[in-house]
Amino acid sequence: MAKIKSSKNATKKETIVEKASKLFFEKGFSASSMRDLAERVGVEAASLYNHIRSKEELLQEICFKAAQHYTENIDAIEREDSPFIQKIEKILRFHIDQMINNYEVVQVVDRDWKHLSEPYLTNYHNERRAYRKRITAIVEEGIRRGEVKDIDAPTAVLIMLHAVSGIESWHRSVQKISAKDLEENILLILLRGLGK
Amino acid sequence: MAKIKSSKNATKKETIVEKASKLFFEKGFSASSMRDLAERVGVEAASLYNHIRSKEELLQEICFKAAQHYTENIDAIEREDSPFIQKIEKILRFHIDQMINNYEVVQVVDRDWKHLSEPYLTNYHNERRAYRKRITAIVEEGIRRGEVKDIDAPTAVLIMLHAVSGIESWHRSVQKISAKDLEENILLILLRGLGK
DNA sequence: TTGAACTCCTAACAACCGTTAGTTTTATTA
DNA sequence: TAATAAAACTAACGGTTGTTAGGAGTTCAA
Repeated sequence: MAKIKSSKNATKKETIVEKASKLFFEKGFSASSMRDLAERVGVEAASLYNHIRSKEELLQEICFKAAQHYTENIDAIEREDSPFIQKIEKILRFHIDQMINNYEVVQVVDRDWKHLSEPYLTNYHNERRAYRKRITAIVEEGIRRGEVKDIDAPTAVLIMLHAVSGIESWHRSVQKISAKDLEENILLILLRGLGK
Repeated sequence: MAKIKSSKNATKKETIVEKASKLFFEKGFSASSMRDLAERVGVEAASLYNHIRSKEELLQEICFKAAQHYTENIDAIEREDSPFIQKIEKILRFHIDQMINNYEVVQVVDRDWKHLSEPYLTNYHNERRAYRKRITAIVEEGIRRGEVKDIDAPTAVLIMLHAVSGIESWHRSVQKISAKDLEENILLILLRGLGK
């Protein structure tokens, strides 16, 4: 009999969520079927329901776990007592790191969170907005203290957050620079600009 | 009898493609059904097939028309004899303009082009890569001439292209700055950086 | 005024969807 | 080893999917 092999000491549910992240990343949430997923897990579709409640629960799991991860990071950064430009740099470095090492999840969340149903949809949407607001506050404080250029803070935030999502292309590129170089280049561009 | 009303002098097919762009933008290609689309067009689903060949043809239409638009723009910019930092600025301004005024199409293309089937998928993928390569060449020439900071050009390009896609959030935001201010802020950040 | 070309309609197809029911096999524990 | 729980299986459900067939109403040129 086929048995779900849980590598390491991961729960079978965790294994399913992990495979789902990869599948959703490749095909998108709506275009991924439970039979697709079951095949990758090595099991019949119906068997998945011994471990999860629904397809959407997988998406919820993915979205809210990622959100928690980001929230914990900004919690720590807010607590820090360092120059605000350095806080911004740390936020960027975290986003870049996530995009390099956890990009499947990040991309699924960014692309497919809209397929959550209520009340999760509203819930997630609020969390997202709150997160952006916290970053905006940091940028604004940086401007007030003269550490950051006098720009529209919300615009700066949306650029920061979206710029790093370009790393997706980096993953696919053939001759790619090292992750470290990538990180430094992105920071250089965002903090110092393209022009000389 | 219900009749497809083609406003202005648009073909009925063009009307359908336009409605499809909006629908795909809202729900994603895979989650959009032909019955959804038919309802928005004001017609039964089967009737759509008097004007189009398949659901995917709609996506093809949307993707390749957009690609052509971008290609024409960079054709013109390459022909220009101006400083390379200015060429980069013009590319950015074009992308920003598209994202502000044609964002539904742009977002659909960016998110759903992977749902094209062969040979369109490979075709589109190549066009996309070629387009990025042309921008990279401009950035590299800018670096060589000392107009642009000495950065990894492909990294710069992926940041440029993705940063502007953050404008999506701007559309949804409540108290938004003017489109002109948005454009100037984005250019300021990308060309001069966040830091002071 | 006839006939061809269009474009709409209803009805239906086969395939696939997420999910449930009921059963059998495997793993755990006593 | 026997009893119980966990997790797999097969089969099928009701619904939706993209698309086609065939017919009826409309438009327009001859």
